[in-house]
Amino acid sequence: MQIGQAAEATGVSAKMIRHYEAIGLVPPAGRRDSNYRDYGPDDLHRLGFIRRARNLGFSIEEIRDLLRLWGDRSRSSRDVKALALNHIAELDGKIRLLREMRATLSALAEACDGDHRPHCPIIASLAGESA
Amino acid sequence: MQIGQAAEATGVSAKMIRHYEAIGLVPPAGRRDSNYRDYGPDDLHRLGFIRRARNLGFSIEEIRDLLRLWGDRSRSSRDVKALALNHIAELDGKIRLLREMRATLSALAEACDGDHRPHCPIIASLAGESA
DNA sequence: TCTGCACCTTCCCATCGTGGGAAGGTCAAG
DNA sequence: CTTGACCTTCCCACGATGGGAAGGTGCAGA
Repeated sequence: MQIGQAAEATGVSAKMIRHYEAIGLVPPAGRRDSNYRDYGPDDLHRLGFIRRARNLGFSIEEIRDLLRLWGDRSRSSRDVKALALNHIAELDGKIRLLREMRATLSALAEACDGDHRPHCPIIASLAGESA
Repeated sequence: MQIGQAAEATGVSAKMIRHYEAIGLVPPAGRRDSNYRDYGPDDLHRLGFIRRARNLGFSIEEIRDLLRLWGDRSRSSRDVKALALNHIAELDGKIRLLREMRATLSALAEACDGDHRPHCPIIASLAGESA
């Protein structure tokens, strides 16, 4: 199976598959005589794993660890869970930041008339006016 | 006032001040005989505006629009509010995505024993096992 | 006056994940 | 034998930020 089909099948773009190979996240794909990369079921499985982990927001380095654990028969689920809880904490941090931004901005927008006049608490606040 | 003091005073790093100048977000700073950049109160005010907008998550391009509106005496607060509401929608989108990730991952982590054994629903889910 | 230190200058490179596109090779169908 | 769809490698871009090199400036103290 060539790279385009593997991309289609896994939802990972051909560009990214090559990239993941370049950074060692997936092993170098086998090659045909044409020098085209050749993918088998195991490769697709691994790419699907990566895509699902990306969809959960894991970074490439976190995924590297997850892949190592996936292939480690003597892993302990404790290690996996620790990785997951750590990532949840990262997500919580991002969510909190965004919610704070949203709350502040939303309060300013509420106070803004939104009419034809120039007066605007949003601009005033950004300009550093204490009001 | 030279760039380091302006950075200190506004909370925008000297690196970023030069960058903002390079991309035209702030006008080219005046120069002393030494070729050092020289900042006055208006410059500091503008940099503070930018920092506060960044803290609310506005992108550089959005800030470009905000700065234009700030300096436009004939602006309508409607335009500012529209920009803010649009940004709030962007924030909501990001928050929703992160919350979905968190919910999924959190459910998986709940189901994971976190002990010395290898069995782990987190890994199983990433591996595409339907469970 | 000389020296050292803290600051400034420009320039290039790195991050992270992803995409765009050029220049060229391969293969199957018409 | 041409056309078109695929593949290859290589370089560049984004957005926002930082690191660091190589060299100039300015001031304080010996």
